[in-house]
Amino acid sequence: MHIPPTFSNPLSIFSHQQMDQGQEPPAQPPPPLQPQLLPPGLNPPYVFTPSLTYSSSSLHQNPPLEPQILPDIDWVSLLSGQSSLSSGLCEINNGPMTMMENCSSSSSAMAENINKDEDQEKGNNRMRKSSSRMKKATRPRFEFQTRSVDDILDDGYRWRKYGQKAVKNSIYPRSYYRCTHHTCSVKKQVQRLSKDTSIVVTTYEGIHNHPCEKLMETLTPLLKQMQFLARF
DNA sequence: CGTATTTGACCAGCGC
DNA sequence: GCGCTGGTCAAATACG
Repeated sequence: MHIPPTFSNPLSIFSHQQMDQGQEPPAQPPPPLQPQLLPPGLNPPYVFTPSLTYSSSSLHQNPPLEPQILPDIDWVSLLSGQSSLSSGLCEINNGPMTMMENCSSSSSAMAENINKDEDQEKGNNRMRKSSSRMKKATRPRFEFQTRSVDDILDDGYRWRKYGQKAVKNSIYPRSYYRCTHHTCSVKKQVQRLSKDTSIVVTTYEGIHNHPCEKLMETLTPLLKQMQFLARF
C-alpha cells in the first residue's frame, strides 16, 4: 500500500528519551522556520523545516523537556539508526534486559513439559501473546510532528497497519503500524492532535535493519547504470 | 485469490 | 483487588 505524500512542515522531531523527563510545551509561538533538508525517498512537494520541539500531552504521560531546535535532520541516518541522535539513544537504551526476555525463555522451556490438551494450548497461546508483548524492551523512539491533511507520513518505508485505538483526551484515534520488511520490527504510531487538528504526530519505535525501500528504488537504476559504465 | 485493513477481544501495567 | 488505559492479536472484511 502506498499513500501519496501530501504533508509539509514537520513541526518537530525529538526522542521520547527527552520527552519522558520534560516540562510543559512552550507557550510562545515558535520562531520563523527555515526550509531544510528534503528527506530521501520523498517526493518533491515536501517542505521540511526545523522546529521547536514539544510534546502532545494526549500522547505522553510525561511532559517534554525544554523545547530545542535540532540541527539539520539526516533522515536516512536517523531512520536506519546511524545518526548521532539515534545511536545515542541506543546507548541509553542498552540497559539490562527487560524481564520479558527472561519470561519468554522460561515460557518456552515450560512449554516442553505441557500436554497438548485444549485448555493448555489456550494457555500456551496466552503465554506467547504476553511474551511477545513483554519482550517490548525500551527501544529508541523518535517523534515527528507534521502539518498534513493525511495522517500517513511517507517516509520511504512500507508499513502495515495492525491496530487502531481510541485514546483518552483525544478525539482522534491512534493508529499502529509495523514495518513490512520480514526482518524488521520497527513500529510507528500515528495520531492527529486534537488541539491542532492540522498536526499529525508520528512516533517511530526501533531502528530499521534494512535500507529504505523507496531510496533503493531510486538508487538501483543509477547503480546499475554506473556499474555498466564502469566496465568501459 | 492474495494482501492489506478494520475492529472487537484480550492482556499487562498502573493508579487508586 | 478493581477499573482504566494503551498496545497487540487475529478473525472478518475489503480491496486490487
